[in-house]
Amino acid sequence: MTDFLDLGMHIYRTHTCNELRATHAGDTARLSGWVFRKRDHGGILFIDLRDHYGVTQVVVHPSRPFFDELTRLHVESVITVTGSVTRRDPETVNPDIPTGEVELVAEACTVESVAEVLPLVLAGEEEAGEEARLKYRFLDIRRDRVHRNLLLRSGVISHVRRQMEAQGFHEYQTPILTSSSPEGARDYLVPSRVHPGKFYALPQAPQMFKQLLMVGGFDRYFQIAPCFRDEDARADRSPGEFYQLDIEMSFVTQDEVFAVVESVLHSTFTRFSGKTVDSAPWRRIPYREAMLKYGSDKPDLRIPLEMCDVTEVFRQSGFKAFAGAIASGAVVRALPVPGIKTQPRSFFDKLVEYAMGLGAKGLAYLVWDGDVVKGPIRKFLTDAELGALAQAGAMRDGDVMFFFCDEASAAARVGGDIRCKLGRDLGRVEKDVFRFCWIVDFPMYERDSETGAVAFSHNPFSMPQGGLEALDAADPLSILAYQYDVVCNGVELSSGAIRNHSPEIMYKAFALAGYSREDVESRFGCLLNAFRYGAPPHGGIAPGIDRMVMLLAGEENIREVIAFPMNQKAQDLMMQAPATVSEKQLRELHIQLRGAPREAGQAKAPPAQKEP
RNA sequence: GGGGGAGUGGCGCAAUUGGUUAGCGCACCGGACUGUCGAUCCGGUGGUUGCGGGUUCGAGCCCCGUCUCUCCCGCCA
Repeated sequence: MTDFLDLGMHIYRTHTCNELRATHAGDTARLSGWVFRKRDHGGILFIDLRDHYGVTQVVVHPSRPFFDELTRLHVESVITVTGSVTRRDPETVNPDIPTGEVELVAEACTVESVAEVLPLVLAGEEEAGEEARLKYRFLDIRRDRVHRNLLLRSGVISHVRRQMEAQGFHEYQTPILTSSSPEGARDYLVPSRVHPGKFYALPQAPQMFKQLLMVGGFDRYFQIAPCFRDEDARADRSPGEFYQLDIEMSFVTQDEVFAVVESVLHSTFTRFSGKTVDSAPWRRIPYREAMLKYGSDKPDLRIPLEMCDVTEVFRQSGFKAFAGAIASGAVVRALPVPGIKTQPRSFFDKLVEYAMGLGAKGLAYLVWDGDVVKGPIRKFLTDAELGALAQAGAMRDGDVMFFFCDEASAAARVGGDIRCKLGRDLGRVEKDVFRFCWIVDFPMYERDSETGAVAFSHNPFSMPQGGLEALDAADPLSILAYQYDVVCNGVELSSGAIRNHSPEIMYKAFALAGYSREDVESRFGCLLNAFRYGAPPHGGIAPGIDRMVMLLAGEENIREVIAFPMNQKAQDLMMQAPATVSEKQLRELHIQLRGAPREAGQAKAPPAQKEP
């Protein structure tokens, strides 16, 4: 192949594997990439050569000296091929790939890297198990689907940055090694070598820093910010670490924060998907209304079903199971579902079973069939009561109404779950659409279900609606906060708030949750202190980047949009993290382990022998 | 911390529900083949059914323990 090297060509490639077209026919070209597929006809060998950009077919004739070597070469080996770009015969054109009109007829070839037999299959539809995929993630991300997801992620982040900057925001970095925060999720701790017995913490979010940037006069902050929380994973929640589009603004109202997010998210979702995206302004749903109608503070608005409260209809009714529960504080929520009276009995029986699996004591329902109402609880109700229910749910022939009777939060939880299940099972989830909404007016406080004490329901730094005076309310649970969530298709993308920038209001707000002045000073002294030297009213929000990309990619699991994710137990199976460390490292950090680590054999040095 | 599902050659799956030699596809090795694009055809190698114990004439299947993965609840201001 020295002849070709002498032509002054780049030693690896003159084009990518997605560049050659019919117009290149007759040219000499050089490509490098992975052997994606081989088709060996004995007398002729076809290789699909793949790189980041695409696939090009390489043709190898048996007269070539490298023919035998390429025949035996394993897929995913890396080669450089030089040859002439040749137009394919009309009947051999491959319309499925952009380079399908041509092929590269190999004249010279270098094997750059021989691949061993792969531990997982890359070509085709088959997907390896999670464990294998994560252990060999560097192979897994060669697969087209994951590769495209990561490109999408890159595009989304780039686009978001441009949008934020166009709106006058600036990106600032905040510390990764910081101090442990007393509220919220468990921190990841990092021991200090210089200060024996002391620890840094990784930030759960740059919350304090972005507020301090506002105090520092920067006005419009954003950051694609890494966040670290030592909490257990979910399908839509990456364990350990994730990224937020962290935003904070000075001298703003809640509506101005909404306008920024609506603009950026609408632009991003429109640009990176073909689906319909709700145009701004998005629906604002008060928290209590969301819990009543959808049984959730992250309602999936693609499902055209809504609950209503029918407690009063049942309070004095002859249906003692409900009336009795209502007398001791329960509510009754009704979910009308149009046009399902023809569903078989088994449909309803399974649903009852499902509801009981969720912790409900049962699932009552009524069927509107022509002029009559049927169902297991029909006999307990008067015509007047049935009329009231029909009116509450706008019931028509063929409709069915389900009832959830329980303490309010349990009724909402079960009803909300069944609303979503019915939406899915009945095929009534609106397709190809991103439905956004804001959940607003979150309560400032809630009652701790275990202790019964009044506790912050969300962010303790939120401004109570009505300010200082509002905190004098007789019932703290009635106080609302300038606290909001943005929700898309049933996925919570973000929480945010207008912050409490007044030390006096902070003391009082914390006092209601049982914190003394001294508690507040010691736990949040830095922020409190900053607010004593001139703090602008400010607020912000922090949409989750991973979840946005997950929605745009149409993936069910957040790992599919992260290059090197950890598994559910927060282990990196590829890098083998977390891992034991040497005794020397521990000594430098003034750390003595309480017990011998179970996999002590993997440590390079013996673990600490003494118990503390 | 709790509950559900799963673990069978390198990979993805099956095994008539306790029955004889654990099958299939891909990959791998060998052979045939000059136009395929998931090439095709012929032949072959490869398995202590996660691990340990138990029940049974007999266990991939049932029971107990244990490990691993996954989904959910708790948790995630």
